Amino acid sequence: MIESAVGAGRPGVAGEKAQYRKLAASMRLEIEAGEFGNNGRLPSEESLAEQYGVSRGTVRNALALLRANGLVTSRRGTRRVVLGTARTQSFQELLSFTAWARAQGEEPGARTLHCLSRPASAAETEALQLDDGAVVTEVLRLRLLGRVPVMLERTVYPERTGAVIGGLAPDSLSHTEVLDASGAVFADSEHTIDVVPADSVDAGALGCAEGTGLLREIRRATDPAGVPLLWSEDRFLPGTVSFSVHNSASVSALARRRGRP
Amino acid sequence: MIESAVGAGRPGVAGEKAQYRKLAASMRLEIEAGEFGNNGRLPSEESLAEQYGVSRGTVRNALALLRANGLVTSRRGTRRVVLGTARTQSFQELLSFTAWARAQGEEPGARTLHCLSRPASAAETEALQLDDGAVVTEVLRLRLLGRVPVMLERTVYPERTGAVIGGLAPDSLSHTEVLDASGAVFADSEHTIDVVPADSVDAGALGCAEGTGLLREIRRATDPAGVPLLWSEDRFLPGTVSFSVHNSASVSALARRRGRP
DNA sequence: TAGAAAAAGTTGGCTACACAACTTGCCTCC
DNA sequence: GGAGGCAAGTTGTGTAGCCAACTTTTTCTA
Repeated sequence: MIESAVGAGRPGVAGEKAQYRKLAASMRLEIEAGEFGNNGRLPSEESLAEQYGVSRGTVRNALALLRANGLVTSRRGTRRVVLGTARTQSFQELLSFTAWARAQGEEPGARTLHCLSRPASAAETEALQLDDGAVVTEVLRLRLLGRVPVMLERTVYPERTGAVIGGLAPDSLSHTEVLDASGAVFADSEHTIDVVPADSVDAGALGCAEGTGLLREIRRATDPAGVPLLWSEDRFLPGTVSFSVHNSASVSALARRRGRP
Repeated sequence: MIESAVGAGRPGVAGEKAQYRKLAASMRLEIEAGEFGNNGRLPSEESLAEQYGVSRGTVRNALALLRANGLVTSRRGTRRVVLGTARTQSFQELLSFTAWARAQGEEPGARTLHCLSRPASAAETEALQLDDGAVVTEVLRLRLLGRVPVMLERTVYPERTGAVIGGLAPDSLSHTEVLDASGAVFADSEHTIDVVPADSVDAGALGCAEGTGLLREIRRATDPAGVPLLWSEDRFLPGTVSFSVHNSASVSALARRRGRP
């Protein structure tokens, strides 16, 4: 076997990732650099395997990743076609406003409007899988890009994570990063997106008229064992962000739902 | 090898699907029936393989599907955990308003406001990968649930598919189904979601005030070779639909974007 | 020359095995 | 009782090979 350009199977070196992940990252760069042209064709799995010194199975794993991210098609009988250079974001960037803003080259900001502990409502008990009578921490924060208010974030943490958040400075930026550092592991998240009219609190904080249509994102994140870590309702001013999803016939992640969640 | 309950490897029988798809469908039913309980644990891959008479690889393929749909977690060292009974939709339901409405038990409706052929704009030439000076078909339709207007759909088809659509009755329902029947194959789609204020056309058609925040979905669908089949901008009345996405740390399909697309 | 048939090339799907990395529970030892 | 370590169980990653299904190219034939 040939030692490959992406650093075959040496743990502890170069990011500690699996080979197929490194291969996927490497191929992503080539694709984004236009190596195969837009709408061009990828080399065959077999030749890629030989080129990188891995087995066809590993190449297929890597390509499945790129496929799920919408970079390439795949279809029996013919070579893979480059779909576009849709740069996808890391999972982290999706969960953390701060991480996302930085990746965009913007200065993220946060102003905590309030932060309190209280008994969980029935809905929260359900969503966070809490025991009856459990206590949650509710945080209301205004998020900024530069000095411009963009989003109002209402997050509910279960007691365990809430304790970590409760002790932070009111202008501290990323709660997600703090939780990450404290050992919490984010593994899955569910997002629901719709429009709601701004209420008086939204209007006051975001500086818009009451009734303005805000883009609402409800997110719920869980750890690898399926235990809910947070539940959040974020309301964005119109025109500040959009969400985009890639879907393929083999795997469909996006769903359209009736009415309000 | 034992002949399995899901119909092992006999093409032409029972839906013509791959084994791992049938297995996934079968397990989805079990999960949704609460066979393993909510937050319960799945049997090990090995025991599933034995139970269904397939190899572990096939079981892993099936579980990867369920994982991508957010039904189960997975994590090295411990059994898979049931996340929830998140019923996902077929790819078809996401592309076709008609199919989606029917699956919700609602009566879909459509009223064509106009349908015309014209030269493509620069943006459309880019999005649909057309040659300069190509002709597109633009269709503006009001979509209903029951008798209630819900969405205004502005779709642009390239010449080839547009020809099929142009010859339809103004009240015909699903353009997607017609295209499907005419041999077009939808394989991938890209969706962007944000909010826009209703303009005078929107307000008139949907019966809302001008400036009302509408949920906008921009979709672009391609065939297996990556050739664009349609480009559409749909504007939903607030409160009528929401979109939901599942993401996991291993594969993330959703992205947050800056400003308008 | 045009159309049909054959051949070659490519991805999808499945099996089998091996080892690595991680979690969990049990057992021992202090 | 508690802490630590050990062993078993489980999923992740990688390899190798086989055939099926499908597309594209080439070749043959009328």
